[in-house]
Amino acid sequence: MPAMESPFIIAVAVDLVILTVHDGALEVLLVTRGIEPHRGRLALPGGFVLPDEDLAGAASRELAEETGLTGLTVHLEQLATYGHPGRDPRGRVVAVAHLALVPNAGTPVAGSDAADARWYRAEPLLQGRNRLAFDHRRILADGVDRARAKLEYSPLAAAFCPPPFTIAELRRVYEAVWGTTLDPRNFHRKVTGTPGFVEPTGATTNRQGGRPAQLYRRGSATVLHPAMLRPAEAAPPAP
Amino acid sequence: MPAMESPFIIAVAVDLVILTVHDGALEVLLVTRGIEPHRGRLALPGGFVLPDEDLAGAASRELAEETGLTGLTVHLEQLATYGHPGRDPRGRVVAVAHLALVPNAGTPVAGSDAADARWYRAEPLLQGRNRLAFDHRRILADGVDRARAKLEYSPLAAAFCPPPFTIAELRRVYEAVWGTTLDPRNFHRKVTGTPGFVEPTGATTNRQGGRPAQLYRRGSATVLHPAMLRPAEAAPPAP
DNA sequence: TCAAAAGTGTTGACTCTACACCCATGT
DNA sequence: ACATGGGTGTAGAGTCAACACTTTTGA
Repeated sequence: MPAMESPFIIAVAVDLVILTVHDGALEVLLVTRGIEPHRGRLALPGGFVLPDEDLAGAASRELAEETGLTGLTVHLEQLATYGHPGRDPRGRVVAVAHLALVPNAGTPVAGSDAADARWYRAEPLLQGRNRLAFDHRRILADGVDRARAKLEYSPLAAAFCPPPFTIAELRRVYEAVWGTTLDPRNFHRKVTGTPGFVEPTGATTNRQGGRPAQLYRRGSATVLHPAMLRPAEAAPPAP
Repeated sequence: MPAMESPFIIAVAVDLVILTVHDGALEVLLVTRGIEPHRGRLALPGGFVLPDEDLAGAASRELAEETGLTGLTVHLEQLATYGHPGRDPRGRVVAVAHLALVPNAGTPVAGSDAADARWYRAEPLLQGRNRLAFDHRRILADGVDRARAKLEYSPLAAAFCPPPFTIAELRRVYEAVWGTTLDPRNFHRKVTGTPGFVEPTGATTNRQGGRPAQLYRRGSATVLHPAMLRPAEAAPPAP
């Protein structure tokens, strides 16, 4: 800051895009706003940063308040920061959005302090005209995009599964997030053949119909080699 | 924000990681701080967000002030936000870091308002003990990581080249950023065979010694299929 | 004629998709 | 027995790294 202008003072909030997979669909945790502005609208959970808190700390505090989940099974990362001057009618608020991926089983709807926190399917919110508060639809879209992209090259899909999981459960996560179907045989080979993605627990069985499946937990890898490739979209026909 | 705490007031700054490629090395534009804190230390250029400015606007204003470059040839994207309570001794400052990739030829050292803005090689700054101001070494490291990763799956490398460029010039960008050497023959095929990466300008020649090369400009693609793969790092020998 | 840089062809190793097939359980 | 889902084998198509080889210029 060579030519130092006087700092303009701004409120900093942390907003959360909390995603899970349930019934084969990607869902997001939203609250119904009880106060103005945008009273009655759906919004991402969030809150202002406290004086002695860093951004990641504020995000995990908010996550715990909404879901009761603490850092062990969940994945939490910074997503992006939104600071358009008109985004909050109360004044200048900059929102540092974070993305959380949580297992469905670990989340008893909401252990929330918020009156009205519930899971909603992400897809209709992105497609439809249900207007979210503030610029939260854009933030949600960015969060879903990021989650979709990260499944390709990171082992994050496992963050959606309660810890001992089967390969088929993991596959259903990919299918839900990407909206595709994947060949179970090839998927199995790819996952078990990628070093550090999953580790067998030894404990083997679990009933879901049919032959019992092996149980796995997350491996130690942080990036996948080779990546899990999303099937290419069908190209539009030539004119 | 269901249970609304009173907003804690924070100053919001925009910091820039401005990268270019020069003489086969990745370089970053840094200023020498003329005032406390960290007087005399190297720092990323940056400044506070103005009342009616959004974050991208503040970033491109700062970029223009430092380099004279405006949005056409440069790439500018948000990197991450840093908000640890102790990062600035003057008080609570949250920095929204941005990453800019600029062509070397377009940057006359610095058309800057800053007394002392210069290009520095990135690698020694990341390795060595030259202490940057604030947490700017971490921000720089994150910016370089992001640039390295993005070359793989986006056509951004072209942002480092003054617009009509040859395939070999583009290859030197990859080699500088990744610190590797690439096979010129295979690189040529991969680039020209990836749809939307580069477009021939028709105008063909340019002297650099040897046979004249075709000139290209950036194509319209935003992601690359297939990706440009970085050679795998050599695994450490088994103990 | 030679050096230097641009660009093409080819080959073997690898990877991916598609699908036939076998395995282990509940009913 | 047989339906249901878990898991393995294999062949054809495609991709990639390595490198021999040709093209086009300046000196």
